Amino acid sequence: MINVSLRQIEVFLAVSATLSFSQAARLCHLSQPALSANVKRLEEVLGARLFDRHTRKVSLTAVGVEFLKAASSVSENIEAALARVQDFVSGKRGRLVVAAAPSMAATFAPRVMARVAADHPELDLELHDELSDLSVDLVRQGTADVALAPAMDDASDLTQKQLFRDYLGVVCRADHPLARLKTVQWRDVRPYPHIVMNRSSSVRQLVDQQFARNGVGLRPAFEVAHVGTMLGLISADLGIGELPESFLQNIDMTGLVYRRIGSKATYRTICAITSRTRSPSPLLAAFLEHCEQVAKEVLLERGKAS
Amino acid sequence: MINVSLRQIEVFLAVSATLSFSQAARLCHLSQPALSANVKRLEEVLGARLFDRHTRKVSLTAVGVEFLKAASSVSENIEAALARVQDFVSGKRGRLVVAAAPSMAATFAPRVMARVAADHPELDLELHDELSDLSVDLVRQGTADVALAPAMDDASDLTQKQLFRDYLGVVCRADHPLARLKTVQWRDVRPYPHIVMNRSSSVRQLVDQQFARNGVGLRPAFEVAHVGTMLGLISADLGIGELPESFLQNIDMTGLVYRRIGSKATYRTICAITSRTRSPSPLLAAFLEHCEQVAKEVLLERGKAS
DNA sequence: CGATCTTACGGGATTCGTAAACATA
DNA sequence: TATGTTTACGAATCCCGTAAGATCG
Repeated sequence: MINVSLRQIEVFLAVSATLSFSQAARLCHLSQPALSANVKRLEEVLGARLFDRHTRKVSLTAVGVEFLKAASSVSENIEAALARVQDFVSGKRGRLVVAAAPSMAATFAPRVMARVAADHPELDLELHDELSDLSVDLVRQGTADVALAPAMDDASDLTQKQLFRDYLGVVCRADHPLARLKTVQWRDVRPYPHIVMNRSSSVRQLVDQQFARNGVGLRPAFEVAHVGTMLGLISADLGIGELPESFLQNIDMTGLVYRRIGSKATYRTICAITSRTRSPSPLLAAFLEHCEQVAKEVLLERGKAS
Repeated sequence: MINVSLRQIEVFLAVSATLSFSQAARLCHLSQPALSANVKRLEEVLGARLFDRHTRKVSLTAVGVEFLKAASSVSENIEAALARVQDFVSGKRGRLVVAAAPSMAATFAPRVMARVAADHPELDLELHDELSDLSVDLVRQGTADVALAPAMDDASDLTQKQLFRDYLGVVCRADHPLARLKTVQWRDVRPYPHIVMNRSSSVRQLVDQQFARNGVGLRPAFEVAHVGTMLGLISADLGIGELPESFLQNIDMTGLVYRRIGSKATYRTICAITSRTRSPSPLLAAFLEHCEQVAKEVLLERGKAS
């Protein structure tokens, strides 16, 4: 292994195939003496003559015949192996594990993953939908390659690529007094009973934070685990609820309305969060590209919608 | 194939195994920066990072994991292939076809082949026993690697390694008048009925030649194909016969005697005959070595016998 | 004489090792 | 600070191409 080079094998195969040093040299894009030297070195390393050269004819020796089998096998093997790796490098093959916070798992993540899958048909995609913190943990521990989630504060070991802003708003019935306001301020929502996500949700943390910042103690009427439940309660006129608008993408909002809150709109920044310690796979790089692109499209669509 | 070198694969595997550039460098007998450069070049060629290096820890990237599979496979393959070829080069494995003229096929050839087989247990030996000319033809056409036969005249395309002299003599009954002579001359054998090999035999040609040279027309009483037949006829007192002494190696000579003929002994030179156009396989070289050695021993044994 | 392989040799690229710089726990 | 990787750079080596030489048909 230490001695014989791939070039020499390549050259040997060319000479074996053509049974001519000159033709083989042309095949290898080499001068004939250079090719000759390659064969010579290979023979020296192996300790045996591989070709019988006569002025008019080149033929394989017994050892040459044996080496031909070995060389062909090695050549095929390495070509296949490198092709496979190239597929992996170019992103044609591989495995990508995406973790997504609940609001992202419903629309944004699938949208990006669909594009990646379209570009690279043969790959192995996986989506974990977990709460924001858990999603990021998956990235930290290496189970997931990327998390789609709100920006984290403690992120020294993470790379956070900002994608778009997810504005916080309030959802209420269409016949609710708030629905008539053009712009909703924090003080406007204070009087009504609130339905909130339970404490493990990052949405809840965000909402609590905003209420605190605006000097209002939140007194929740209900704590729920799923957005559907919250909307059901709101439809039943049991209260109103604050949500980032990304949660409303695939939701039937008939009878309900959504309003952003605050004069200076409140938002969380959605990021593609990856490990800083692990270098991105080509597939991950492609995924991040698509994230950026889809994020731009999301902004455009918002512009049109408003 | 054109780009990645075996050294790079070797280096990559070392780093994969140790997960340390420094240790890997020691394994590869390389300075650490040189090894680093190798990895770097490999990564450039593949277009992807293979290792994540942090000051305290080196780990494989996703692409690295994939390349590890490929590299291992290639490494194993090439190592096995080269080992196999090395076996062949060193003569441990291979195929050797020996052609031997009748007198050689009985004793000399088996003796040499036994030694070759003892040295190299796993090889594929073949023995063709044919008349001298046919044996040489087998070498010319490439069917046999070597012929053990009397020297040929037309041998421009052959290499003839002289082994020993095969003296021509006469075989007669122990009670035959010739048996009482200390030295037998050509004129002494003339009066008796002769039993000869048929014309396709090289022995017959040699005998005819010698009779002609000594001015005696040969009038054969019998023409036979096999030496056994000739000896049977001689035992039955139906005549005498001329033979090279090599024919008598494994023969029961009770009741018979052999005498060399001529004041200046007549002989044919037994050679190991190989193709000049095909370079010898390592196995053939070993065979020729053993031929030479056994030939020397034959001479010694003759010295002891006389 | 012509086609083909080998030898000789100079130039350029590759690769190595030493030394210094750099990064992180 | 100590460990371990990268960068910088001069030197040795390897490898190629051109030109001349050798060999056989």
